[in-house]
Amino acid sequence: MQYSKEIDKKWQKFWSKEKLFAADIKEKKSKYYCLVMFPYPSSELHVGHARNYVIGDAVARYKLMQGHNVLSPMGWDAFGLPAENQAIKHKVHPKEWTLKNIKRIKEQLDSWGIGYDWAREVTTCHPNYYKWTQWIFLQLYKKGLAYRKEAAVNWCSSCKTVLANEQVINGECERCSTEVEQKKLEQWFFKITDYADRLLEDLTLLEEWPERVCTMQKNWIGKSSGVEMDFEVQDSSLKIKCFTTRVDTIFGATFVALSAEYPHLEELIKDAPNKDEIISFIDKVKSKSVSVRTLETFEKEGIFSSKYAINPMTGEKIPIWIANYILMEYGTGAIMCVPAHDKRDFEFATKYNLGITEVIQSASGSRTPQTPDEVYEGEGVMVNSKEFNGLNSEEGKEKIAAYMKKKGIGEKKVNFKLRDWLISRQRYWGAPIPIIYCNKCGEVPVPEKNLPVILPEAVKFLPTGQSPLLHIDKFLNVSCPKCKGKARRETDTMDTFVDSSWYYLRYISAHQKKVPFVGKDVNNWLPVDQYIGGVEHAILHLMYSRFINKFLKDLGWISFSEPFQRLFTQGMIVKDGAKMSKSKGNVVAPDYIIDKYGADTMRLYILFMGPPQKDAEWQDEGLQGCWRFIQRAARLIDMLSEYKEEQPEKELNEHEKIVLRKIHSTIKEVTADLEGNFQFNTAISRVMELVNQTHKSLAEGILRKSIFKEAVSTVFVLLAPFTPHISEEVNALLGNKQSIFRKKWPQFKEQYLHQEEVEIGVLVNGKLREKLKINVNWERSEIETKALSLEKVKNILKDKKPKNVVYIPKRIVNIVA
RNA sequence: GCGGACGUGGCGGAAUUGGCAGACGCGCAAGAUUUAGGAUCUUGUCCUGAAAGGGGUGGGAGUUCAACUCUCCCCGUCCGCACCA
Repeated sequence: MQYSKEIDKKWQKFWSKEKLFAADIKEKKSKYYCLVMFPYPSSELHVGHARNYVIGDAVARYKLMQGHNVLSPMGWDAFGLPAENQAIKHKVHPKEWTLKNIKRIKEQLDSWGIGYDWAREVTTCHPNYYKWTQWIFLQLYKKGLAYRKEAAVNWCSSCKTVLANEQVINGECERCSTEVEQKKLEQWFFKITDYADRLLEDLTLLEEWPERVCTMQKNWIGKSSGVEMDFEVQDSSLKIKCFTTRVDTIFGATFVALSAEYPHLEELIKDAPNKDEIISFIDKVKSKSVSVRTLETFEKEGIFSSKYAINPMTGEKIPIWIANYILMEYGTGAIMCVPAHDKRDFEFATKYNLGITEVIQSASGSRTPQTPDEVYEGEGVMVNSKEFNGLNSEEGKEKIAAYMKKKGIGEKKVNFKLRDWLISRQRYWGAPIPIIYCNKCGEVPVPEKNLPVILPEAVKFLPTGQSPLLHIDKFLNVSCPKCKGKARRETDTMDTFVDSSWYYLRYISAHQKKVPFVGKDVNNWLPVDQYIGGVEHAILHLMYSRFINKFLKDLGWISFSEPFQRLFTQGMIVKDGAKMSKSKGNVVAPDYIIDKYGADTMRLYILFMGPPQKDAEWQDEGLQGCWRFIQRAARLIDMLSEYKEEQPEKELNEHEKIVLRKIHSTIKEVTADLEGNFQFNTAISRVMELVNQTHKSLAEGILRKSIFKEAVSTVFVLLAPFTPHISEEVNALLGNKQSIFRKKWPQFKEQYLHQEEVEIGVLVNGKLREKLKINVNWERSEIETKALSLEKVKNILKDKKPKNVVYIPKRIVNIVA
């Protein structure tokens, strides 16, 4: 038999008729929720995308064969900017474009034999989905977790539009190359910072997540504990709040630096002789977007504010500077500067001739730094710190914090890098934010019964950069839900990460009209047992989903605190050393492969090419190898059907023993590979060995038909999660009426693994010299004697007695001379 | 700069977790079969050497009977974060 694409179609039809992947949600016994990150349907899929779905399908099918009740759903992250850009460029409606892509991708997935429960398909741009995205917004709003504030956006003055970060190329607008400015706009935020501590703490629950993803999330949350304290300003009623994690260095604080956005700057500099100069400096700094400000080459600059602050511990007056390297977004926008123990402060202090006082002594006896490299930033023993001298940093931090608290100067404080989630998008193709602005009542949420706020479809797409919603009267002008007076609808739409932060819940109750999901079902089926996707979502998508999940739990809608039990992040497939992209022209399109080699060949190669969590280079020759292997394996079934059985001996012959042992060790190892971290590549290589062994044994000796048949059957059962089509075909040829996926995953039998004779390595001084066949029942002394009597060993030892002999059972004998 | 991962043949990668380095596949070479093949089947393939032997997992040290695996230093690649006070 030859494997070919015709076989694919036959079994794809069969599975869909059989409803192989239709999950029974009401039956929670041995449930297994296998979730693959749903795609953004921007164009057809290439082999890089395919890896994700092939892995997911292999897992789902494997679990199915283990008798699990498997749920493997699929959907579409269907809102987003690219659709809108396409609309403007090619005059296609985003909806039309998106649905067309969905149709195409669905065909692709089907042609690869990826099995999904399509009855649960979810599309985020459908009103029956985004109704509930809006509902979630309203719940957050009710709890005060959705709020509006001014925030800076990237603004192109020529296009009169907001730009997403990816639309800013080298600080310029991607469309017209105008330099991008900062502009403040009223924007909607989700208060994810309220959950910062829990998002951090619960990372410890995620034992089955890749370590690096947890680390990335941890860094992103960026918790740091320190002290927030007041610096009084001389000749002023102002106080400057500073946050520091190193309060033990406060005696070395020789100046204070403020961000250009610091709220009270105007007051601070009102009497400065060079006020104009200062203002122009501030304006200069502010005009630069944050992305420019954080460039590596960015030079530290500042200006003296003309005012002095009082160091609360020393009582000394220290100058207040305004500096371009202080971030308003973190801490208080003001810091105390300790040039002796902070490189950045040192750089600044040397540039502007500010004082440098050493207050921490390193173990190796540091001195006041002369160059940035000499700045000691570690912990140590406090010096020049009055009554705190001699304490180590750790104690110092505690004692000074206690002292400050007592004196009312400052208090312990925890800070996070995590910032609230900006969800407003000044875009058309997204879920409308369900808010109405009334002239009288102000900001009014759309009542739940009026959801969804439908996104109007009859709109024009012009390259103005403005949301088309601004020109739809019917959408824009509404009456206030409270007072029925004149009101205006919010025209911003939601970030697509909001859509994707809860889709895994909707799959459970995809068709519910009255609720976003049925709590009972969701609680039975979640958390997701296995989540699979790209590492590019390690931070945002996974953080937002965790946040929304926790929020819904707080509302009592769900009972679990983390949505994804186990996470697997697959590596990229690269071609010619680079990520596949149309512009580079290195995209490997699957259609051609499917047509020539069939789906199983592509699937097998994708899984065989390397460890799935690592990046891998696509090689057409590797694909050919998999094709050859499948044919080589498929040939076994022909050989079997033509096999003339001779009257078998009563006892198993050597060849039969070897094949039986190979069958069962393969079952054992493949199962272990799949139970581990999805080591598909080694699992497949082991099946290849079994095929090789079977061919070899048939050529060299006689097998009774039952063992031959068991070998063939095992090969294709073990391959079934990877190459489902050919496996079904062989399964049918072997006379089975039922799908191979209704068959139980095989169990290995210990009795066949047993080996009478094994070959061990004989080493002298740790170096392999000889091999020795031993019987497993031999005593250790017998083996040692045999090893010592080997010619080569004797030659090396001469007549001397070995100093020591180490024996590791069934592995090696190491003779120490 | 900080944090993390990694470094094994011509290539993709294995190595039971400290126990015979290079499984499996690709590529290559020789042979067989074939009208022919980019099909199939044998055999070989870490380097060096005619062989015996010697060397070998980025480099250097160390622990150990034994190190790809553990420890320290250095070099390199990739990823993430990046003036976070």
